[in-house]
Amino acid sequence: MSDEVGSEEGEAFESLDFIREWVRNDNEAGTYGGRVQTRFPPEPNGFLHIGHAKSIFLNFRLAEEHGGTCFLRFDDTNPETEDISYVDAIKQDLAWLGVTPSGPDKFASDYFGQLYDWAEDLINKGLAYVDDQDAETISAQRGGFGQPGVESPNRDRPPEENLGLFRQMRDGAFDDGSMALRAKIDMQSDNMWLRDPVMYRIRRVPHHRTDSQWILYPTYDWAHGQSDAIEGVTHSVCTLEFADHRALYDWFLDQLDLPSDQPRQNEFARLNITHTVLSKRVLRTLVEEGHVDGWDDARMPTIRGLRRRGYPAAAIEAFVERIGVAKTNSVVEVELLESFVRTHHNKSALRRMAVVKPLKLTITNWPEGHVVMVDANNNPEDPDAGTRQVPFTGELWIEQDDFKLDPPPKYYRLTPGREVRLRSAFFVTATDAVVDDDGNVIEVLATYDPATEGGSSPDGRKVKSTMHWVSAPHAVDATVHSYDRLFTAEHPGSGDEDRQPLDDLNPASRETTQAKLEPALADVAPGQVVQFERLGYFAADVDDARVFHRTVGLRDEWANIQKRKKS
RNA sequence: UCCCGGGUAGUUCAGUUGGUAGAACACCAGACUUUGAAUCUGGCCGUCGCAGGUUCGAGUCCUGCCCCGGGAGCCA
Repeated sequence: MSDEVGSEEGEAFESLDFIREWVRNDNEAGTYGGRVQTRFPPEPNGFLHIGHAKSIFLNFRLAEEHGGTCFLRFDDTNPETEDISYVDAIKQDLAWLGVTPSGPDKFASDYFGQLYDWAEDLINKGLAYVDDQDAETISAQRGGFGQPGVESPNRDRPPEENLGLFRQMRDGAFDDGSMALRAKIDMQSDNMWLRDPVMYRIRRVPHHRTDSQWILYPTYDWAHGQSDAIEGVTHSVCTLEFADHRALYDWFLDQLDLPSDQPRQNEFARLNITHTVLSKRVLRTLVEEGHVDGWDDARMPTIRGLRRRGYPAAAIEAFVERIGVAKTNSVVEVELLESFVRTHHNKSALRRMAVVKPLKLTITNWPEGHVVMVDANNNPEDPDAGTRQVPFTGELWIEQDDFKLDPPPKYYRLTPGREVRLRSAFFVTATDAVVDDDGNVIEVLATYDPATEGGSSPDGRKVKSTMHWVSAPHAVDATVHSYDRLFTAEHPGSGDEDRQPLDDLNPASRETTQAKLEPALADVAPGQVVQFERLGYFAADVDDARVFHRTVGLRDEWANIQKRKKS
């Protein structure tokens, strides 16, 4: 045990990711006097998904590892898309993930006053100017890749005039979009973000926190680094698409009289997962076009969706820690995530029997009306989980897939003449089957061996297969949703130039059946995850415990055998 | 076209001051098994993007090239 811990520590020390190494180096060099402060800065305009979880655990654990602090800050600089409901949802999701901000939540909007004052400072220093050209003109003047921009005719407006105009902008003298405050940097820069970026725009839109106090709203670039500095952030970690903004982040900070050490930005690659889309735009379309039931549909990669699906926060964290953080653009296989979910539930989930696609099995030599209570293990992985009593009768439900009139090769399950074990109960031998007009098996007839009670034969006879079952007179009804990938393609929307992720939507991503459950399953709490033996892990719905979602199936050797045969 | 990032097993990542490549997941096989699960054991897979150069020796250093991702919102 102690050896294991020791080697884990050694390993962790040797394989720090580049972000952790960056922070550690700063610490050793005393850059921030041993202080580490990070932040998770979502814009409250949507729901968190598993991609955010990567950033969340990185930021929060990074701070913890150094005894530092990490705040939740809402980057609420664009009132047009934001809403207070998202603020609440994000806080709930964060709490569910199990991270706790170091103090009260922060909002970029809390700094609108300070940001405004700093903007006036830049104007006075001749480093910012009011441009009364429209957005289209400004964009055109910005130039292109490899072509320099052209300077705005307003670029050399004297500071006093800029200051007057800026105050008038603030006080409502101009129309929305008619004027902007721009930083005066370098229209020739190779970095587009340095070609006099916009700092303020006029928007007469009420803000979810400041209401109509402001009509002037700072852009992301003008707000972000300054918010970091105000809060005392030391290491500002974001995703790769902001790499080009770093020069601007630094430029702004360089011009100001900061209340603390200057924070620095570093970027890592965002998370991509096969058969999954993490684009907010596409996710929104899925919801709006009704391809899923909502943001919290169990097929959604949102935190709320994963929770409904039965993915535990601890497994999500283990997953994001395992994939690590790098600058390499990468696509992780969903199977890796699923394996963490299985590993987690395998240790703790109670084992229960449930028949998801029921087929009637009648034991012809069973004494009429007789009920036997059999003892069944609650979790072979956990000796403390104990056992439970399960009623067994001559009228049972078994899985449709567990009986074949005409079995394929290597099929171990029930078929006429074959004896199998009904888990924890008896050996049974199929004798006959009732078939309907379409050739579908609607009932299996079998005999049982009374000497095999408990599931083993005194003569040492072996069976090839053990199957789950539910006593029909005792069965509890439930609705079970079994899920397949939401997108059939490994990389949705890739391939053809104009192929869209939605083109790869799986029309059969959810199969809903009416299941038969053993009586103990009536006691499952909403949100609880149990293992339906031989089928997988299933989560009782968070709102209705009579509805189950298949979290993830068990590894399925039989399915692999069939798949191999096909190809 | 210009700038910034990347390119190591199927996938994600390690590879310490240069000494001819590792882990996890996936896959395959065996053992065990009252879940075709779990567990245990073993195995497979690499022209370290390409080509040159420096060196006794390069995934690691140098040069050139190729490929992939991001960047021209008054979005974040």
